Amino acid sequence: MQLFMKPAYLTHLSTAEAAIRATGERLTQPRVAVLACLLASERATSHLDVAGMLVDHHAVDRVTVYRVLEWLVNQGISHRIAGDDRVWRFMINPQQTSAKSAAHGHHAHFTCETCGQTFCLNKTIPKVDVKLPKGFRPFEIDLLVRGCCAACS
Amino acid sequence: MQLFMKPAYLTHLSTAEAAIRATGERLTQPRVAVLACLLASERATSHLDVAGMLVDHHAVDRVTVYRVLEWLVNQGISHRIAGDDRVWRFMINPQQTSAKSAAHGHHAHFTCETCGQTFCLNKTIPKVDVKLPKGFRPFEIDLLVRGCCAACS
DNA sequence: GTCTCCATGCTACTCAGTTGCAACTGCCAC
DNA sequence: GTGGCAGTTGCAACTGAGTAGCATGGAGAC
Ligand SMILES: [Mn+2]
Ligand SMILES: [Mn+2]
Ligand SMILES: [Zn+2]
Ligand SMILES: [Zn+2]
Repeated sequence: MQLFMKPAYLTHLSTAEAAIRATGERLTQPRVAVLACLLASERATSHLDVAGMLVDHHAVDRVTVYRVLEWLVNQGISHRIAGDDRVWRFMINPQQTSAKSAAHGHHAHFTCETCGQTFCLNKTIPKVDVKLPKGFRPFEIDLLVRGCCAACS
Repeated sequence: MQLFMKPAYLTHLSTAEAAIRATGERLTQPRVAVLACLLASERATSHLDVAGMLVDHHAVDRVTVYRVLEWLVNQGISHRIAGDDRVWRFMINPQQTSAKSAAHGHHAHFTCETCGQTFCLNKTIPKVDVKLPKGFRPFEIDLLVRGCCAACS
């Protein structure tokens, strides 16, 4: 009889391994473990969250966590969002069906002002048209909804 | 004949002074000077920008700049936006006609990916409706357009 | 099994923002 | 005007996220 529950990310290790193999890049323990953490998270996850999740079974140096998270972004596997607390948080990209260069479809984010958690809103953004001053060319639009999440309501 | 141009913020000192008097709070040199800097800026301004602008004629300790900028936000005179470089930038609120508690009307921002500058888009945001999961309640929406500004095009 | 190159771990660093505290000053009462 | 006090400033020390340099280690090619 064990005293502590197994961490949830363990069930995602094989999925993570497959996704990393698919990139053609090197398969390493930290990459698998960090990606499994993101796969196990419903919400945006900081480097510190990841390091904390892994400390018991797959301890990884904090600098490596930073580097792996950045690598996952560059591979098109995850994306990062800046929070009001100056911390980057990371999430798996929604539909990896397309090629990695296709970037993940624009999607909005939701931040709960009560608990501070951030979620992806997986629906594609309804086309917003903002009037820009003369000479300004838009590339893409970030949309962040602030409010109160289901758990905090 | 003078060698250096007078800094632009000097012409805004009296406007700044009036705005601070209007709050009913204490009128101090750093508050007037920092607010004058924001009044003189078309674009989002970091605490370091402000400190740099003031160094010659109204040198202010950097911690005071931080505190005054935060105070201006609390007074409803300016607002702050987080950049991708983890730096807060500040701007005067557009229409101060209403009471300070009315918060400044929602407006979108534009960040130039080339020069890194951020501008307010003063038109009110066209009503966006995003589908939220059950139980999520929205308060407000932040909208950030990424692109290339007129000067960089 | 060996070799090579890339990834990891570790230490030391940068940089934005914060905290604690003593000294100062705006402002009100008199 | 002068005094007193609370709010504000300046300074120094600190925090916490993220980065850089470099020696060691392991993944994958052969
Ligand atoms: Mn997202
Ligand atoms: Mn703005
Ligand atoms: Zn919440
Ligand atoms: Zn530009």
